[in-house]
This record gives sequence, structure tokens and C-alpha cells, in this order.
Amino acid sequence: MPARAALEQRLSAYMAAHGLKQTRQRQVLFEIFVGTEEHLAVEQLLVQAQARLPGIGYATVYRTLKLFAEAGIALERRFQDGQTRYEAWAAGEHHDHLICRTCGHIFEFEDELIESRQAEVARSRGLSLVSHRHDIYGECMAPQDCAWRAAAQARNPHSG
Amino acid sequence: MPARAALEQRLSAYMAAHGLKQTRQRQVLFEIFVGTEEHLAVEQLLVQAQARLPGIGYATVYRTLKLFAEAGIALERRFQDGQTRYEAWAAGEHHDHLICRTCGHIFEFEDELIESRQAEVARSRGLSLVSHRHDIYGECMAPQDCAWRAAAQARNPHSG
DNA sequence: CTTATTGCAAACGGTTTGCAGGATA
DNA sequence: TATCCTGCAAACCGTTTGCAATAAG
Repeated sequence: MPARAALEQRLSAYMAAHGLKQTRQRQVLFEIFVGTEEHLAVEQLLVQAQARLPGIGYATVYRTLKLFAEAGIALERRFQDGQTRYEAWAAGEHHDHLICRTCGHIFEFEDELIESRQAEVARSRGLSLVSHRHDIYGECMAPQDCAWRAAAQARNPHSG
Repeated sequence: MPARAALEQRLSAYMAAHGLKQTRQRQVLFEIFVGTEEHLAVEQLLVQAQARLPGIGYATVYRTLKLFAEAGIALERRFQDGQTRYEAWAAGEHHDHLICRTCGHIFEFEDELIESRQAEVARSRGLSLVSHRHDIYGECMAPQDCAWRAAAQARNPHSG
């Protein structure tokens, strides 16, 4: 979880540099965006934003998150469920994801060995590494003890 | 590239077991599907199919490839361009992909070290590994010598 | 003759865009 | 006041589906 102040500053700098304006919608979305540990999908962002600013619509959420991504404070992620998710992005930080098929929780991980092997794989084919996407899917080995599952059920009693 | 005979047999078995019928459309799509080294997108499949069977439409291609996937002879792949691609799948085989941003070629790779680290990552979070998606993106280090780029341009002189 | 399959066009779900009214600097 | 931003609804794109006509077994 990147420091809020750093993200705020980077966003302000980007907006100033591009002559963009501060609006209530952008403030609210920024608050929600930096105030969560989770990988938020557009719909979740919208629902939370509507609670604070009734009337805000999908288009604004899409446009604003795209702005955050261009400003370098948000990272777009697409897993296998067809939805785009956003996470706060600290400059220079990198990690991949481990998604639990049992509880839906998204873990972050980083593995230096995997990172270095990737560069090797690219080089062996005559390519230089630009980026990668590495998503691992798993299942809880002890679902009854899973804290994430419990938390998810508390939030949304009807699923699972 | 899995042996054609094995794929054919697996498909026949699946169809027989499910009371499905042999049709000209399915034959044509099977020929195209097993007759290429590439990771074909639905549109490419359609274009090639229409050359042999004018009138065939998207719906048939989508339905047929989904059938191939269910029969266990095709693997669905989604990279970052929004299109679903299919490749012939030998039972038990596994590999990941290295996509060249310069020429568009999709290389296949397999790395045991990466595979074993993944299982480790999952285990360390209390999950058992179910599956994964690992796409590496790179750029030709020597684009002027790139055979794939040359081949792609010969096929489609207007792009790149 | 029964059942599966096809092609069409309409529906879909997530995302993007044109536009006129509204907010910001 | 000049420009940017918003909300709405319509457009978009890849994919799926309902349906009446057609082909396979």
C-alpha cells in the first residue's frame, strides 16, 4: 500500500501539468481508491462513490480511473472474470497476483527467482523483456479456517 | 504441435459420447485448427473458414471452438488485445507464452524452475495451485533480422 | 423422422464516446 | 468567461443466444 501523500502529490503534479481541474468526483474517487487494500473493480468503485456522491455514473468512474492510470498512480489489472480492477501503484513497485478460487481473495506476491528466469526466457528467444503478467490461481487448503472467506461472507452473506 | 491423429481421435470420442453430429463446418474448422502453428483468433479462423465454406458465420466458429475446448483438443488463450485465441492442445502438455511487441509473434516456453516456484508461492499462502497464466511481453533485440517480422509482413504488407 | 446444427440478427456485458448542460479556475 | 468535466444515452466490440430453417443419423 503506497503512501497516500506520494500518490496525492503525483496526481496533483500530473493534473497541473495537463491543465486539468479538481472536482468533487475526482476527490471522492481518489479517497476511495487510496483508502482500500483491495483490487477494486469499476462497479465496486461506483457503488462506493454513489454512497458519497449520489448521481455519479459509470462514465465518470471509467474516465477518472483511466486518468489515475495515466497519472501513474493506478495500475489496471484484468484477471479472468472479465472485469478491470485498479490498485494503487507506488512508483517502482512490482508484484504479481495469486487469486483464490475458494474465497476470491487476491494475494500479491513477488519472487526474484521467477523475475530473473523471465528475463532469461525472453533473452533466449532474442527479445528484451518489456513487461509480464503472471496470475496464479489456487484453492484454500483449509477453507474452514480461511479469514478472507469469513470476511467476504460478512460483507456479502449471499455468495458462497 | 500435437499429433493430428490424437486430436482427431479425442474429438471423435467426445462427439460420439455426447451424441453430436459430424458436419462440414466442423470438419473445415478442424482442418484449419490443426493445420496451423499459430495461435488463431476467432476472426482469423472465420476468414480461413469462409474461403473454404462461404456463408459460415461467427456463431458457428465460436460454438465450434468452444466444442473443441470442451472436447479437450483446444486451449483458449486471452492475451492483452481483447481477442480470444485458440491453440491445439496435446493432453498433459503445458506451456506459457512470450509475445513479441515488435513483430507480434507468440513464442511458447516452459520453465520448470518457474513452475515449481509458483507452487511454492501458493503453498506459502495456504493455497494449493490450480492453474496459472504467465505471459511475458518483449521486443525484438534485432528487429531487422527477425524472421517472424518478415513472415508477418509478407502475409500482411500494410501493418508495421 | 428425430435430434442436432446452422446462419441470422438481436441481445449481452463491459467499456468508450458524443453531446449539451454544469462546474471549475 | 474560457475551458474542462459531468451525466446521460447511444455506440462499440467481442461474444453469446433465440429462433426458424436445414442437415445429419
